[in-house]
Amino acid sequence: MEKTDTAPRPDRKSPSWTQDPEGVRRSILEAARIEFVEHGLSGARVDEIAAKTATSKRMIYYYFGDKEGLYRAVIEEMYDRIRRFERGLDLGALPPDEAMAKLAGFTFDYHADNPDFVRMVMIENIHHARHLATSTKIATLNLSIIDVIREIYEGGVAAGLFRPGLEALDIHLTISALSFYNVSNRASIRQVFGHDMGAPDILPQRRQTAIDTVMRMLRH
Amino acid sequence: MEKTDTAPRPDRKSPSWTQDPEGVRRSILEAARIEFVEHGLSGARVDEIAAKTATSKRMIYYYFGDKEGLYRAVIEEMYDRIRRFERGLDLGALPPDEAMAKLAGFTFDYHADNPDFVRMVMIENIHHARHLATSTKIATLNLSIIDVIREIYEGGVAAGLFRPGLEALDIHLTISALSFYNVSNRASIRQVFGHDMGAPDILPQRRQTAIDTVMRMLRH
DNA sequence: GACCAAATGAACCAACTGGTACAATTTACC
DNA sequence: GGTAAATTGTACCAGTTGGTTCATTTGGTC
Repeated sequence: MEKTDTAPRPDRKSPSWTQDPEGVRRSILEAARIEFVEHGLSGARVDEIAAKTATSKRMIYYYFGDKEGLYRAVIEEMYDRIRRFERGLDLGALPPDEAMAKLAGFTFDYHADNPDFVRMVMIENIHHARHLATSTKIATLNLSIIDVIREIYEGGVAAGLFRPGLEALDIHLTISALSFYNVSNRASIRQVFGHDMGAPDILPQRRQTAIDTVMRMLRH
Repeated sequence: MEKTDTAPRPDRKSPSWTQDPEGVRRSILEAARIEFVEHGLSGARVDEIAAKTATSKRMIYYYFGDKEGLYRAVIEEMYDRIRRFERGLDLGALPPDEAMAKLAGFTFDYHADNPDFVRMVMIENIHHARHLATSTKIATLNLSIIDVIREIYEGGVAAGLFRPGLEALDIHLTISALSFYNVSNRASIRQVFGHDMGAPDILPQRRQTAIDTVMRMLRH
């Protein structure tokens, strides 16, 4: 996302192709993300990914071993991103209630703006999070968001703003659920109820409802 | 579900097999449900469904046309069930706050008790609810749950129990989100946070939190 | 008990799909 | 400019998969 540029170094002679491992890797990962997000793990076709790529199927297997290895790489990349997002939150300076409302809003927006992430998490859950379990990268980190929430929440309780007795995880799950569901179930909601929760004239209201709901959950 | 019994009529001679269209249909549908729920539409294998069935692959195509036809039939059956559940709710006699709390609890329980339904809805959303759209059966009904909620909500507003200005759909989506998410994302939540939301010692607390959250959303 | 539509069985197949064998080319490094 | 390791291209394949062909059996009807 930051720099999509493949950066082909200036070539002296005139090689039929230029080596660019990192560029190839990124190109494959992006094509794979698009394909997996759209069709799931079993629905995705390696040949289709290869076709979307600047390079060939051969490279996919060279860099990622097999289809699942590629899928795992896509998952890891997405979790990396949301972790960076969570780390990037800077709410320390705000009073607890404002911090929590802002956190809920940010979380809602992140989901609304990244349906690919939401779909990938759905797909991974269909597979019982088997690949999350396998991944060595993902096992190591996380939980930072829970710490953030706990800190804000305890500050809020100390300040008399929030009622005591709640679990940080419970708060996080509530925020997540209210942020995730509109995106993950957008298609079926639209079919069944005729409302498109992603439409620009509906989303803001749903966003406000989500934030309000979280704040009402916390206050006395 | 009601009577699994295949009812082989008493045979006169000794036929190598007994005709039983309804039994065969049901047997196929059940096998298909299990397979689709576990592996999704593209991940499911028709041969595997056939193997789980008392009959042969031939019959699947005889009764359901093709793989997607079978999938659609499974989806329709599940939506039939939840519609029956929603219709079966009898909350009219209760005061609005109790009715709403009970509805939230029932909805939560239905999701917790029917992970197959939840997974199927996830899978269908991965496919952009394309099959819900195609299905003629599903297009005709639904919305009853929204009416139920609206009635309760307006009663609550009239009685001064609930704050005005909310949409019935918004209330339903909040209840659904809080009921759906724990089940749909159970695997990834467990991987990332180490908590199994389906565990019998955790589920009741989450249930109570969900109900509380809904009620706090409604009250003044 | 003859007849026919509905229901079922068993083997088969063409297309697809993940993955590979075999080289060829490029680049870093001396 | 020679050498080896890293990187890429091309053609190919064996197993799988959704779907079908062809023949047979069953059960109701007259």
